[in-house]
Amino acid sequence: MRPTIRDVAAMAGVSIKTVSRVLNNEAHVSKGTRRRVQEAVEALRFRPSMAARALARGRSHQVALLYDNPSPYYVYHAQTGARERCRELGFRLIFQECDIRSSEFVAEVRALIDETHADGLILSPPVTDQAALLTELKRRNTPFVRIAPGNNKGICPYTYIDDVAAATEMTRYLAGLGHRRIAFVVGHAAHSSARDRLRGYRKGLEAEGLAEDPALVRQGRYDYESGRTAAQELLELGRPPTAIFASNDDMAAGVVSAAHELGIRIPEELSVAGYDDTDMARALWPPLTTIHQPTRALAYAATDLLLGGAPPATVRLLEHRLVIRGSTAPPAKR
Amino acid sequence: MRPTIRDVAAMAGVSIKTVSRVLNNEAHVSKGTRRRVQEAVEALRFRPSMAARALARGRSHQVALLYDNPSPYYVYHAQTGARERCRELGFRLIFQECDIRSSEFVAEVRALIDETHADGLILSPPVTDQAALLTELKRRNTPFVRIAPGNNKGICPYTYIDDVAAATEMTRYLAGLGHRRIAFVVGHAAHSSARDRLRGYRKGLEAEGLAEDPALVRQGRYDYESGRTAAQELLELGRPPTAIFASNDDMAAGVVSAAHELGIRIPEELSVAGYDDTDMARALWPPLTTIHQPTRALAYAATDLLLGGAPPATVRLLEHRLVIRGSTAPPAKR
DNA sequence: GCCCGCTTTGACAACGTTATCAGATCAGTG
DNA sequence: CACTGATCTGATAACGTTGTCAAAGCGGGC
Repeated sequence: MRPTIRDVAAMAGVSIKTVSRVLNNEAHVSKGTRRRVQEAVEALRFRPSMAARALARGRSHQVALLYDNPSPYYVYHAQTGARERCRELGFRLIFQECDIRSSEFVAEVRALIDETHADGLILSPPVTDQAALLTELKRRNTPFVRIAPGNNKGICPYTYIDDVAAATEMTRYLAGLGHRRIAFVVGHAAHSSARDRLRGYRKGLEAEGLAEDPALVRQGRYDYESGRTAAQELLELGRPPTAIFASNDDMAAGVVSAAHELGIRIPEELSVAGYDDTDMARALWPPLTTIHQPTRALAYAATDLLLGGAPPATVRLLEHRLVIRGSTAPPAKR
Repeated sequence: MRPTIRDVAAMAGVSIKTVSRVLNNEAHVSKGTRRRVQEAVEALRFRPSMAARALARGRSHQVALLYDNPSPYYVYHAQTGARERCRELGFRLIFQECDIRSSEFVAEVRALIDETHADGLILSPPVTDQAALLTELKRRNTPFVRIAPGNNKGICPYTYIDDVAAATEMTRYLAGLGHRRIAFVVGHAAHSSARDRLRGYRKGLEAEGLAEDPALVRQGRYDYESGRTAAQELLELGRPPTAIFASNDDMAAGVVSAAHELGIRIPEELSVAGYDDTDMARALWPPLTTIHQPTRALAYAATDLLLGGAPPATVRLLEHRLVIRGSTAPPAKR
């Protein structure tokens, strides 16, 4: 039997309102009373009903994290970070998948908010860039924050890493090893990070005085298969690249497979770089040189901004890190 | 402004009770009235408050999935399966991490139930085998189901795959290729699956008339590092194995790395098998021979049992599948 | 025309909290 | 010894739904 606040009140010999005061740490409760109530709470193992609370105060002490991302790794870590900050602040996290391509997308999010009384939203890529949703949230005055937005910045607080700088860094690192023909596999078009990473690649080439060869830039979809296909095409070129920079680790794994399959040794004959530093980067052979993206910290910080009531202009830039492992080396001499 | 049931009632010209009837699809509402109410609901985009519902009926229409598993892949798929069945049945899923080693473990779960009014629980490994929790849930009369339990079966419905049979199958497959020295890397001790898979390995050896060599059985922890360490030790033996069966894919990835590092070719000089068929199994080179475990379906079916009110003795056995890829081959002739 | 039972409807009290406001208690002050 | 203001406490009304129960409407059989 679930104990209620009435049971606590009865046991402590006070009114339910006084119990409520103790639970919410309000002032104006005498020391003795507070102690008696706390003892009763302990004894009965009483836990207030979130439903009743949500109804009584306007706010539910719940926030929702929205995602539409097929990567278990990304989703898991984003969730963990958001959940952690929620727990610290006494909030509960609603972890909600959605479908940005559905015609009902905005309606479904609206339904979620109304049903759950969510106090705020955290948008992860690619949900973070759905203009229709942003408009609706503004209109409703629902607080929200975004992780790694690509457009409409400035309408709400957000966290991000500098994808352009990171991709530039990786490209220059490869060039610095001596590579002159560096290929690039672009990510999924729905993600703004795909554009930024491509831009970083181009800036890197330029900084190193290398001309971009359009044949070396392939469209991918941030998944294993598309990376593999891109690599197969690249490696069959008359003048194949000596390095392939895949703009996430899943695609890099595809590149590695394609190379192995063709009997091309990594890193001796081909350098491969990834991006994200997922579990897979360490598990592959050779372990992948990649950009470490602090997914968990991004979500943690975003949640912090949301619950801290940060003003719209607040921005938090987190550090990325170039992680050099065994999949990259200077090109073979000819 | 969130519309309430009163607004709908006013617009449709009926009482709030009648609106409630329409929302809950109760009988005894005339056709015309029902239509008018539905139109008002549409027009106002009304969504009933789950909090108010939970309070008014006894049940919250929420169930919680408990996990304490460091594998993003497993967690992601379990979640997806449970969420899918929940959505189909109009339930919401509370996805809750917990810490089975905490002294407050049971208290925290109890708190969760009381706070959220959760109607039931789904326990995934290794939470599924926490005897103290099972006792408490029984005592409280909270409905629950388990995924892949290893003990106390029969106290609640559960779903599982036959780990013993699957591991036997893999072992016999390797023996069938001609391997005589087949090593095994055991999983984490907190998981009953680790024991079952070891048992299956032994049954497989026996069925093939092979004696178990204790030097070929290594303890792991279901993670990359422990697989790698185990493989390093195994491959330095005077008479190394010609095949290594790691009892999950993460450990198998570690085995693959260790072999590559020592310049041992897979599958020519060493066969490697995994278990689970995670994304990683396909992404590795060579792609991993493994056992496909239908994690998503296990969670889906478990949720179905919970919400369908299945009697305690109900059990659902799902199919595993031996997936043969490039990491296994007959041993090299000497 | 009347009664019976079934369908349809609504008033009102829950559910478990918090918010509002007023009352009670208690020092300290003139 | 009142008087004042601060501190403490509790009755009661919300919050947005559903459950209970009674009443009104309606068609059919005698």
